[in-house]
Amino acid sequence: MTRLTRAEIAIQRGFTRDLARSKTQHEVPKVISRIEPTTVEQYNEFARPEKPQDYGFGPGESISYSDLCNFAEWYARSSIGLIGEHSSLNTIFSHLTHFKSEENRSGNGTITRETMKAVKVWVTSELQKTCEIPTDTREKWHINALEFCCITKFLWLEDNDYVMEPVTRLQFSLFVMISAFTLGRPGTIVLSNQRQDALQSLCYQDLDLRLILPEHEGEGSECFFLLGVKLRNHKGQRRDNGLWTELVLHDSDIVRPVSQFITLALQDNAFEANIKSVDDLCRLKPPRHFRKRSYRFRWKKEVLDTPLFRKTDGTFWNVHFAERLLRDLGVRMGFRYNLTLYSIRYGVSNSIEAATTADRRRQIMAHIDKERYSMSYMSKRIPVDLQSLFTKSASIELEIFNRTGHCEHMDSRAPKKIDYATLPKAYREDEFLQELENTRRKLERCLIRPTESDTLMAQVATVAKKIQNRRQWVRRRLLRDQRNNFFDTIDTKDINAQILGQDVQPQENPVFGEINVWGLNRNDVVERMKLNFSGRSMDPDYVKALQKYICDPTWSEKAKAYNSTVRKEQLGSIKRALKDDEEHLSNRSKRRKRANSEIFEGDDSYTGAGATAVQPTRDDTPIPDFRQEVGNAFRSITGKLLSKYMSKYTIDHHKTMACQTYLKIIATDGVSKRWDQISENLRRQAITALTLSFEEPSYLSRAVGGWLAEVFLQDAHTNERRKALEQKKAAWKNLSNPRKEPRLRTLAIRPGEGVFRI
DNA sequence: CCGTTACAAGCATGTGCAGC
DNA sequence: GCTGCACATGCTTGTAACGG
Repeated sequence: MTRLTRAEIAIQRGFTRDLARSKTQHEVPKVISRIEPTTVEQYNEFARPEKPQDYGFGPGESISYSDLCNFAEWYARSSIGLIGEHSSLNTIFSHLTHFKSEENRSGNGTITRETMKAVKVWVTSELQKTCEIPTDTREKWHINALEFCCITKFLWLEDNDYVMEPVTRLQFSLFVMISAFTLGRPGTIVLSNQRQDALQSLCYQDLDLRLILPEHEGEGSECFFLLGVKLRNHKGQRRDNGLWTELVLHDSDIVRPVSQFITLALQDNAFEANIKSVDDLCRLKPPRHFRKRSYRFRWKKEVLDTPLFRKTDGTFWNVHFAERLLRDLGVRMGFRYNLTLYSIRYGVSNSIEAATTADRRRQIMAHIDKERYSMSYMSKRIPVDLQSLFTKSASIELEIFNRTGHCEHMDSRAPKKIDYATLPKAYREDEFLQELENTRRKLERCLIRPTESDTLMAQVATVAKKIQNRRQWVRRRLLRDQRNNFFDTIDTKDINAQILGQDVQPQENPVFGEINVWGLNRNDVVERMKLNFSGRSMDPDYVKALQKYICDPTWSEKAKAYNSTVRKEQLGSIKRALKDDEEHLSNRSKRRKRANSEIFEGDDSYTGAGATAVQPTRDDTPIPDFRQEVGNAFRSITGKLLSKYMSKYTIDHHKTMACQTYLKIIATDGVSKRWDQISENLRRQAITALTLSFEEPSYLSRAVGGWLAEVFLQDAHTNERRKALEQKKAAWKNLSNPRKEPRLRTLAIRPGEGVFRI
């Protein structure tokens, strides 16, 4: 399957230049008078380069109703959504409103409320029908108690088929517990999107570890540890904005967050007091005769601002990392749908429904808004057994409640890795990959010219990278397809097998006690977890086992050995598949023949091994499709912009998106109808100007807006303006003491300023 | 209304292994 | 020792929400 640009997809789906033109023709662009200077004072003002605010949109660029409709249509036709074949209505509205707000901030503010209303009406009444825009919401799967226990057990007991650093495993286990039992959003516990500051995640200063003396003295009343987790980075109410919540975690049964936390704290050497081992902690007891009820463990000053969740290289966890850990775990466990971070929040918030008041729930979830829970969190699969309630029979509410969870769509037999025997065929059937491999082959044999800007070697390297990426893409898609296929057919298969009297459970998964490839250390941890733990205190032996596990010096060797085995198996499987593959063999001989003949077919200067590549002249290069070029410029500049400013301050994601929206508007046929009429030089200038202007974000939307205006201007207007200006110039010469000669404002690049003007 | 965040997919790079 | 490969990992874009 060849990959297409968005514009190409739009064309494929029937969006033509004529259609775009017909949409825009009936609307005449307006001229904004204040841009065109009419008095001496205005000229003086305009002549000052230090007043960039005057360079806004040029005349004629006011964004009209039909432009917005045009954009919405192009977007709907060219975008592929997550839910349906097209982007959802929600997304289209979101782009429109973002565009409007950006235009209000940085442009002339020409989009009025009335226009927006009219556009929305048009989108819902016309566009939605013609483009079949989906309005569904995506399905939300919850993590209920059942899955939660599965996850905890699997992570420690069964997950032998995967390389995960011991510390990461411990942290991940703790992370899942903290997210579940504090109901925190992922962004409150680890770094959220585009945040770099350590304090934007859960740090040691937010953790309150206490040793508590029980209320009554007596037999069996041991001291116990509690872990208070203070969440101070709620959405919209981040640190020092006032809103915070604290929840308390404790050890019980298989769920032992406090012990896991203590292991990490000991590993970080975080205790301010002279605590070196878990045995030191066990010796402590608050003196009751001073009416002392608890000890609070203080942290060393240097770790106060340190996030609890850090990678081994010292960087902090972010949501992407945590998300991926959870998702991959879900795949290994055999869940059909992605385990996501929010599914924990959805699940736990639904389970507390009956146990607490609505106000309290709102507080825990850090919602200001009263309707938020019912709008976005409450399960649509209603977990109430109405039938039993009404007939007063025994309720099966738990079973009904569990239907909201992932576990209804789970099978541990589901494929976790691709079937390598099918891989060669999948590669061969991918047209784009074949195309790339042909290109590489030809480049290597000097059968085609390298492009103007790249050397031959560089281009071969580029193609090789593309091939690698495409292969990865093919592998991912293959796994997705194989998994979907498995889940679609497995139930019927099982049922049929059982009807025939066959056994569908021949394999037992190794649970509890089997010695795995990772050696005995994790088994020790598992052994401690097997002891059903009823007390409230943390378990020192469990902590010791964890410590031993995360400090295992032989781990990396084991990981290497494991990886080697896996690789050998893969290669063996692929080899066997290739050997059996007749089609492949015949293709190979064909390729050989073709390769031999190709050498004599090409251009004279390129034939033969070792021929040097001649740089083609400038005239050889075809003028690229502007849509692609704009797209490429847009990609590279956004990347630059982000990398440049990311380290300094948080980039406003939304602002970036708005800029993209501008560019998309430019890329639509309707807006750039003048593109074919302007000279090639001007096109190049325009592209360069775009690139330059992106280096200075404050000018960004102005610059793009200005270019949009220029492209959008009709010739008649330009001519009129030119005439008027000539007259003014003539009049200007008659004035006494003129300061500066007026000039026609045209598209011009100012490299030093990084902005071009109208 | 509009700012903020999550979820999904894609792309680029680093790493370690096997085969030559 | 070099090269190709698969995979882990990290980061970005694009879509679809959530939320004050």
